[in-house]
Amino acid sequence: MLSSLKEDPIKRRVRKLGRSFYRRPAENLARDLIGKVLVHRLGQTVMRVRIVETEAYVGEHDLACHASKGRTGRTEIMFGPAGFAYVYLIYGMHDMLNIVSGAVDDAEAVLIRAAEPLDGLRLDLSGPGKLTRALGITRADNGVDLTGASLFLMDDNAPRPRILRTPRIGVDYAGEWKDKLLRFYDADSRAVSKGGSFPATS
DNA sequence: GCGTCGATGGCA
DNA sequence: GCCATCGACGCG
Repeated sequence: MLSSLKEDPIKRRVRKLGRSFYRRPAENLARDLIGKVLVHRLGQTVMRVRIVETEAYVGEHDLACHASKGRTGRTEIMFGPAGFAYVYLIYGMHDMLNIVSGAVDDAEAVLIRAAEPLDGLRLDLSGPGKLTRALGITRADNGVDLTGASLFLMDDNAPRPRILRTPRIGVDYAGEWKDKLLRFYDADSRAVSKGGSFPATS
């Protein structure tokens, strides 16, 4: 489990991702978010993790996207500018972190499903609910500007990971949209949810 | 190792 | 009544 410091992406030169990074189709953004570093400042604590799994929700026509029910109090944030957090509660107990993408009035977002801990942290981030819980991200973070100081992303300055795609998880109700290959993950990460591409470790 | 199921609350 | 989930439980 020991990793070399010189290969640790956060020890290298990195930069915070700005608004323009997010202002593009969710499908494209979801793929590019694999390997990026998510940073959450919580009081004195700063937690950094490397994103290894995402899903794209591509707009009002996507029956798996919350915005398919139109503008509501909850989905309004997705119709706004890119680069803001959309956090909601599911199954009465799990907060889901999404990143609004695309143009204004284009209700797209990317769900952050799993990550690997950095900085020697030992956290289980292998699922969207586990990730928000471990990082202390809640609905209080809904609407937060990701170009701000408390919750943001950084470029990783690392080789591009090998990325695979599958249908999204838990959207069997979404008709033809349930089979679209809009889930992306790092083929070489063991932190991917639901076992991913790795057999159980002994 | 894998399928099934209950918890739990906001939303339309 | 739905869920963009998780973990516990039972199987053999």
